[in-house]
Amino acid sequence: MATARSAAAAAEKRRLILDAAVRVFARQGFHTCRVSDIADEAGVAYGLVYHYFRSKDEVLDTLFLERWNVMLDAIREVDTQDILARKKLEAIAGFIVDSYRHDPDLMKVIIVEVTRAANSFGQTHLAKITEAYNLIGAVVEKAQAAGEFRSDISPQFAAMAFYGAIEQVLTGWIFDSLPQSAGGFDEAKRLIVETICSGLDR
Amino acid sequence: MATARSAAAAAEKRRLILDAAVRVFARQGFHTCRVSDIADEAGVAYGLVYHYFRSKDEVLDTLFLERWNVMLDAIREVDTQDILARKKLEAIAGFIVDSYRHDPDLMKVIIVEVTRAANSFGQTHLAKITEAYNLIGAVVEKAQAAGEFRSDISPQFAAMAFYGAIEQVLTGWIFDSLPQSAGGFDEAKRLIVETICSGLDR
DNA sequence: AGATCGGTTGACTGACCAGTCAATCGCTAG
DNA sequence: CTAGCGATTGACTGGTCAGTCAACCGATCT
Repeated sequence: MATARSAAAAAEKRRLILDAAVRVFARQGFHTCRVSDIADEAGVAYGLVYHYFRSKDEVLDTLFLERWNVMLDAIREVDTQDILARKKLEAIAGFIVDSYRHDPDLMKVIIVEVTRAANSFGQTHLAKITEAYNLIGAVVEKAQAAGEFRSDISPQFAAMAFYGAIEQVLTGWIFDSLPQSAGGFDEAKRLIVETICSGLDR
Repeated sequence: MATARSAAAAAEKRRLILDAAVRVFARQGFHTCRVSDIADEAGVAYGLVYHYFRSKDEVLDTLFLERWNVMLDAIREVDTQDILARKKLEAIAGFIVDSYRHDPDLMKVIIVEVTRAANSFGQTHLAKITEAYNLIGAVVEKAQAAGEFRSDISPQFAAMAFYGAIEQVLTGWIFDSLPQSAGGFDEAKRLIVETICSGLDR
């Protein structure tokens, strides 16, 4: 039987297509690229994309869900730790910034084509996206109950401000509105958390 | 001569099409809607859209630029005033939130189809969008020089955090991830500025 | 009344592209 | 060696839609 070997080979081919799709989506955008662009980039025939995926949409869905679920797990894991909320937010911001550092193309695709494109794809994944806000909101809420954070700012709101700040910074990097200086990644984590937790006031 | 009358009538027709386009783009999204949807919504023939606009893109461009320029002017005007930076940020956040309150469909279109869709349209308007960040950054920079804001957070960064927080809140409202409670608009302005200026720490 | 001209109409065209499918390839087992 | 089967190929189809254009309308002027 060739099942074991085939399964591994099949997974590899699937991954090959997914990785090619990331590069193509990042370069040309989901709407603007053709399925043949993905096939060409992966070095496979057009039809093979449809052997591994039901549709062009499913390719993007897969990329998004793979990464987003990893992030949700990471946030949940952080929240189980017995540390200050500020440290938790640092860890979350750090995870997201590191995701970008590790694979900027993938993060660009997720942010530009899914998270920030709530009309088309975001709608499908709205629940998943909202889950992230809720997890962050829960971190804030507990910190308020524990007296670490002030209680006159709704946790949902704080979560939006925090996540929004991160996403805007990534978007700035993605489109070169914000310089990506060397060592800027660690600096970025610090600045985001510092701003949200301590504020701009002197 | 019918020039004066025609000019007024023409401007009215053009506006009719623009307003219809806002509703259609907000409801169906720019990519998903057809030009005939806009014509139908406006109650005019398909071809007339092309009498007033060179392309479907130009309709969206026009909507974006019209509103964005008003906002840039508003920010510039605010910055000329001799008030605390916190008050300036309040005025800016207020202006944006009020824009949403006044015409949620238009703001939805601008945010979802242009600002957050930096791949397709954003690219064209990147300079205009970046201008907003820069104006906000200038407000922060001056406040740092005056000693009102701390100086260890780069103004560009602070601007991204501030604008990102606002946009995320609007996006939350647009897609019902964030409840739009009554009186929530004024509350929102306060919370955004309070969070960014004073932080979540107790 | 007739001429003129710009606003208005909507059928049509050309291009594009997601998804299908029948044919082919090449690996594995018997 | 050969049969069988799943992986792989890429030409093709059907439908969609942005943008064009020739004809039409009706207001204004002479």
